[in-house]
Amino acid sequence: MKKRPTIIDVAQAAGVSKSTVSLVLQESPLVKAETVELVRKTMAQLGYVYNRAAANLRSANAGLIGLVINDLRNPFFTEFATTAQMAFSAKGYATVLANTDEDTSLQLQVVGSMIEHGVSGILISPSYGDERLCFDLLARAQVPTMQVLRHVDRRCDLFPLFAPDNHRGAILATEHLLDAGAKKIAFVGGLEGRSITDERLSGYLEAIQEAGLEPIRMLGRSSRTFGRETAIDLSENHPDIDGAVCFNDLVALGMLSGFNQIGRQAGRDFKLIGFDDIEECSEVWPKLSSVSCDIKDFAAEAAVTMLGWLETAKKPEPVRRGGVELVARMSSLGNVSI
Amino acid sequence: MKKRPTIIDVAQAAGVSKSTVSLVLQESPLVKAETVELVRKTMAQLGYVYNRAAANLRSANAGLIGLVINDLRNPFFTEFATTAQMAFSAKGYATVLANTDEDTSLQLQVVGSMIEHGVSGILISPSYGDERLCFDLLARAQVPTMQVLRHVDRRCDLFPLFAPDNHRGAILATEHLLDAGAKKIAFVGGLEGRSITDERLSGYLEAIQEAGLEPIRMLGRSSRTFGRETAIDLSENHPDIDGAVCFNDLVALGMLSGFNQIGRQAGRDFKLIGFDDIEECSEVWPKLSSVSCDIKDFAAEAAVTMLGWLETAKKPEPVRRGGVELVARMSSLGNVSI
DNA sequence: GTTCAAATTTGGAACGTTCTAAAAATAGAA
DNA sequence: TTCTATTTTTAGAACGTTCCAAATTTGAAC
Repeated sequence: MKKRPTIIDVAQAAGVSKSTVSLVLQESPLVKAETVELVRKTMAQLGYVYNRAAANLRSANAGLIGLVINDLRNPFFTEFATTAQMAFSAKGYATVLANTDEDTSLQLQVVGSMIEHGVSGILISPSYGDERLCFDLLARAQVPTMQVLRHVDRRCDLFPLFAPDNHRGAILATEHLLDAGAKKIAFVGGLEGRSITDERLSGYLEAIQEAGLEPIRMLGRSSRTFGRETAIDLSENHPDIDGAVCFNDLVALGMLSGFNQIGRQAGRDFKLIGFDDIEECSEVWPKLSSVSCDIKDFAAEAAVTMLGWLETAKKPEPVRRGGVELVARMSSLGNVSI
Repeated sequence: MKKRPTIIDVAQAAGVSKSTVSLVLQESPLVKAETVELVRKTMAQLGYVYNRAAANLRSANAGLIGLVINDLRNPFFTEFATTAQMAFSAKGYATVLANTDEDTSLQLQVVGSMIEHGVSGILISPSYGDERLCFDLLARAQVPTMQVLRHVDRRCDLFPLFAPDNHRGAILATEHLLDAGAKKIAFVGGLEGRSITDERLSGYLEAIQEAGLEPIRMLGRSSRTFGRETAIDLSENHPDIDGAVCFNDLVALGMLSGFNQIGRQAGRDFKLIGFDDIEECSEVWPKLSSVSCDIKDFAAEAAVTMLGWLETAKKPEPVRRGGVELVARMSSLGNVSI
């Protein structure tokens, strides 16, 4: 088990100085083409591998970006994380990923670990709760940090926010159900006091009041199970409710399952719409209407913004909202062909 | 923008040597309790953050583990990745994650990047294809690497394999459908020539031939869409087929959607079972039977094995199979209560 | 041949840790 | 006291890069 060759070994073998080898590694235009060739060849021969830890020690760019996600099991966040990771990868950055499972103390720990590792920047979809310690740590360490998807720390001047326009999305969804003929529409799922819930709920309320109707809140966990139970409860105890704007697609998909179970069909006599437009929406039957924030584009844009911040050292605007779009499918139209 | 304090600053402020500070960082029992106290306090005061790059340069343990996943969007792999990441995190290791999207050239690139970053070990669920370059690289760099879930590089003495017992799982699934009364059972989904497909298919074939029946292969992509299309095709063109062992849960869930669409109910006149037992199986209706390899346990076990390898420098056994268990639910039983 | 500028290469000092061997402090026994 | 054994602390050399300033080579113009 002998150790890896260093640039000094390469320099020796190639008959140049270690500085030259270093310049080759950095693709500097200073060094002559033939020399580059020679050094590259020698590296390949010796099986040289670059030691970033050493480089980082000197130059303070680890080529590492942190990605902190509150719930990686939710396909919406999975899609965000993988897309962002691949965008970083394409620019030569490796991604340190951590799932915090909505646990702020875990979040504090992993963020600390990332700072130790010298990440150049952090994208965080933060856990709700006592996040102060975590963000204070980030502020002290002066690590460029963007809040994505969720709005937790209010110091957006320090930690810029980039999130979909949830308020507007919920308005679109609610108006769409009204257009589709629903008369009594509930808002299902989402826990009170969380930024996303508040934003989506407020959009729903605005549209409902605009239409002169009474809002119906059925808040709860944003899980399939909650959706399924609610669908069954709704049919049994509130048969007059004929539409639901769901907090997210998981809840809506759960409702779809519930309807299947009791033999009711969304789209025909019940207008259903989700939020996030995860892939599964177009793969179930009946296909689920949803509000899309084009999560792939969103994630790629978030990654680009972070990379821009790192390159130019210019902080992005404090609050930025990503566009949302209504995707009407069978669950709200009742039209088999869509 | 002034720079972070180092152990030298801490040492100075606390009136001890940098060696002492270093020992405190390593929680060495050598240093007196009062001194530890003093140093800790000083660190907190100065807002000291540990620089792992520097430490790594000297001691060659970056506290970083690589996780390379072929398809992070599949909930089965998501679950594996998050569980493993959290297990590593608990032991003080940060996780560098990369999704390769079944692309071997991307895989080569990210593995190279991980090696540069000095990961202590790599857990890889490899992409199918030309994986040779990637594994040769790993062999040269002498990074402890475990193949998980999938079997690609045959050099298991170099790259130990830890995967569920797919063969046995498929036997259990097939026998279960036979017990449940199915007379004509197809194997649906999975692409030929891939280790998991081969293993699961062979289990199915064995059980089918054991029962004196004719196997029916309907291989294809392992997506919901393929499952849905197959379900519809089956009902139209092969009404005699009354059971399906699916390559994985996604295919089975797709079939469930297809059945919903055409008004057929799995469990009653069609016996359906998936593989992997992802959470969604018990959240849809009808609930989906599946073969569980207890992915959380599996992932935790994989993480522990890797950590053990790193600590003891003793390579794990070349091939190890995780246990599988049949989880019978409504889609194969027709019993509403389960 | 010189000369000068431009192009290319190079030594050596960082960077912030860990580790080794040795020094210093402390405590207990004589 | 003095000595010894033990505990605690420390100086200084690594580790593998990058970066600066300076040295060397090249080549074109005289």
